[in-house]
Amino acid sequence: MNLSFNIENFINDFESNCHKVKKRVFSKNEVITSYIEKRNQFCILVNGNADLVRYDLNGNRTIVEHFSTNDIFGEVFYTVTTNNELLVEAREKCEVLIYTYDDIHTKCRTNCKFHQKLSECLPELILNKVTDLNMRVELLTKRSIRDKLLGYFSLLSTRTLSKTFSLPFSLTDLADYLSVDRSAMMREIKVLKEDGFIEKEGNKITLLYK
Amino acid sequence: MNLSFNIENFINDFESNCHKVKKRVFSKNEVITSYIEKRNQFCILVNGNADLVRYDLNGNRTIVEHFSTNDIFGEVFYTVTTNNELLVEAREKCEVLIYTYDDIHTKCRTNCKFHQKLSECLPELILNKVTDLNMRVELLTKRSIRDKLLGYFSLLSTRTLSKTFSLPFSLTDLADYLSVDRSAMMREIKVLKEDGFIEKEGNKITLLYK
DNA sequence: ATATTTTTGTTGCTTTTGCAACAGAAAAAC
DNA sequence: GTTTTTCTGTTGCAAAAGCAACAAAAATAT
Repeated sequence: MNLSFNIENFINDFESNCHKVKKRVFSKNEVITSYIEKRNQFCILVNGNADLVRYDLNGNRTIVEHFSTNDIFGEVFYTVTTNNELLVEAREKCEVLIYTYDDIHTKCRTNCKFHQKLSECLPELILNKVTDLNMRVELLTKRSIRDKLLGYFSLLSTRTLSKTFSLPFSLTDLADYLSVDRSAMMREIKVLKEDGFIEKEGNKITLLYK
Repeated sequence: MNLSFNIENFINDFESNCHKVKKRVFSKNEVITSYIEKRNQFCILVNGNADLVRYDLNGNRTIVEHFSTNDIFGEVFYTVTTNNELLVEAREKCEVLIYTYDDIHTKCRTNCKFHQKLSECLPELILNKVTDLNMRVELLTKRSIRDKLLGYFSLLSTRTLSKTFSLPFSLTDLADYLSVDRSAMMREIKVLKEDGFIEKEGNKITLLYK
């Protein structure tokens, strides 16, 4: 993610200077925020892991996005409608900076160091988010469960620079992330093992093809 | 899309000042660019309509993104791998600004007006792209063809502020955009008509539910 | 104006995916 | 350390989606 800024400095800067940013700590399974129209919240995950989840009318749960350290989220990135209830849930202890986006241009012309730094780094932070979202779209447009799994595994393999890697999700969550039925996904994982595409031990996957 | 900058000024500014940005015109069906690792191309669609398409090994075509006036694209937003051939194809005559992103910070400290303007507006342009991508993810995570269609129609209805709207795609392209089989999609449209959810006349759709 | 290509609409059949239900393993809570 | 909850793994059956193929309509090219 080679970001050219250090988020730790962020925290020190804003604590002495800025009253518009709040730092909050959330424990596992807590709801960090829910997306509400026109509030324009903008959040930075300083550390931890969290998911943006949606529950639809059929009771399906979807993990819309998965966030880890330095990821940004909030309704400022989302066209909120009444059809979708969106919650950001902490998967483990999370430290979060919460800010109201309002108008980045006017905010950043105050003398506050935090906003100076933010406006400087925002393009890079958002660019990072865009590439994440594009990879997500790429995965979701795959036509079969098999291709989604292989695509996701290959992504993790590339990221970790290794043929063996552990899943950052439980299998239940992975199904919700790939937007498929869990039992159908389990069946497909079994077939992938039988066909010699992958090996699986606990939550560790090894790719057997080059 | 209420952007606080005018892209027309962009064009005038850079033509007199900047040698690093090229403006090019493409005719219908021309390939505007293909995504190639490490080239870091960044493009602004000044006007026209274009699609980012992927052809997979099974011969499936996917419309990954659809671009219209003021949308931005290029491999700077994409983690390009050898598994995916990605082309941006003009749907109609398109005017495009093509720029190499390289390092936005150093570029923008020259005296070139274009880069000043660009760095100023970039967060807003990208933010717009992020909300588009999030809507796309929302659509793609719907579990059935029916829900994808209804979700997409509802989106168009919201955008046009009307229950009746025309599709910006042919039905063939719509299937590639929703990432589903065309004949299955046609069947589902028929069912939606029979069930009284929609009306369809040519490429105009009317939503019959509130 | 006519020929060619693309798009729309449809259908029968096959394959994939989803649903429901359950048992054992693992993890978390008490 | 025992209980409770969540997660994994599996299966039979039902429903949905994909595939192939074709004809008619519409759009585009010549």
